[in-house]
Amino acid sequence: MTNGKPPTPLTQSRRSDATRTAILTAARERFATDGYERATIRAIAKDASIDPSMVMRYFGNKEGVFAAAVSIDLKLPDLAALPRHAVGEALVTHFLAMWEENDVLTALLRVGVTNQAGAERMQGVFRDQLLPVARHVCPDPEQIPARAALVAMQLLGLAVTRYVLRFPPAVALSRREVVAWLAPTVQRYLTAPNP
Amino acid sequence: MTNGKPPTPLTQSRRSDATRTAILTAARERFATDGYERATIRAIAKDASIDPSMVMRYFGNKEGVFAAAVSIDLKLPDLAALPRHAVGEALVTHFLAMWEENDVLTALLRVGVTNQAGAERMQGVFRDQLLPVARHVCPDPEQIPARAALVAMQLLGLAVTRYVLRFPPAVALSRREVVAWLAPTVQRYLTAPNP
DNA sequence: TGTGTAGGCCAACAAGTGTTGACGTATTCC
DNA sequence: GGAATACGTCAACACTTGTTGGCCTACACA
Repeated sequence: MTNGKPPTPLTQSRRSDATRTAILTAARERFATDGYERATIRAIAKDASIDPSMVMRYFGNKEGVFAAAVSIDLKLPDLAALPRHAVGEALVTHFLAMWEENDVLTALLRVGVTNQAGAERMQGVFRDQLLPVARHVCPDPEQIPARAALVAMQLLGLAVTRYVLRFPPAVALSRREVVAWLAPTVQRYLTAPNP
Repeated sequence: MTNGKPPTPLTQSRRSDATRTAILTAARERFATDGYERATIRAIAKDASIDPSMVMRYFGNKEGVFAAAVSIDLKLPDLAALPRHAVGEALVTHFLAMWEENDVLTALLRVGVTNQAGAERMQGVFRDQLLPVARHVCPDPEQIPARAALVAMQLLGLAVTRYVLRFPPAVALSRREVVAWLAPTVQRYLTAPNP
């Protein structure tokens, strides 16, 4: 976590913090709607009502902006605390909520698809956040990665069709319908004894 | 299908056809690996051992190259000819095969995620190719779009995690395993009476 | 043989990119 | 007070992008 901050007293928030967060907010939005390549430093700076050079000064380079702007915490619930048959529904519901209230997920998905660094970061999210959760639910420990991957397939497919490509019928589904259809699938991928 | 061909006798293939297809092949590969923005005309031209200006002359502009290079035919099998309980497995098997032998699908997915025109083209593929197939299998006609969308979610999720983001456990799954896990899901989305 | 034309290359344009450094201004600390 | 430093702007850099027009070569047809 080395950012470009010069060593200043951290006792009180600095004046530039407002600018910083303005940049990050603008960056998140741009990355989400435009993807990595088309989200330009100039556009981000303009959205934040700031000079492009400030963006560079604060975050070093474009990759730095992206790294600082897009940090994902899925805040996955503790599935171990749930009755086993309810984990599918809990996961789908949670994902749906996260995706609808949050630009960052779309941003990361868009960038992950076009950019190698973005793809690696998504792999990190999968490894550090989804895998551990699956660990608490899967029957056979050896099958954990495969089962987590299956869950990822279903949930990312949902995100791609509904929030990125916006297939009309995928958008038209209510959240309740999505949960009703997908929860049993996720449940099966996680806990069913066999394919 | 209006391409930039000047009106020449079509009795025999023109000398330039080789160049044409070389450009299209190179373009497909570049769009697949780099996405729309980073696939430059110059790179495509270099791969085709041709001058960049030729690409423009043949296809007008970059969008023209993309339109000419990426035309998707999923070649979906006629599900109506199959026993009803076998459509899930047939679809998943077919998709898997298509995706592994074909650059174009990855290209379109990559572009669809970052580019508006690409997204619309994917919607077209969904509408013109997947929806009609679902029409022959779904019980309730009114549910056809939703069910086709659910199938798209599952299949595109597979493609994203396995071929684009390359999550290691998703790549590690054998084709047989993928079919074994996903076929029942697709089957359910298409033919189950209710969520 | 000459001439028209299709196929191809070269050089350049205008616009936009990430990035940098010099230069002001306000705030903070002594 | 003055001086150091954080904050910010401006202008420009080096480079890449899509795109264009002029020029050269080889082939077809008269």
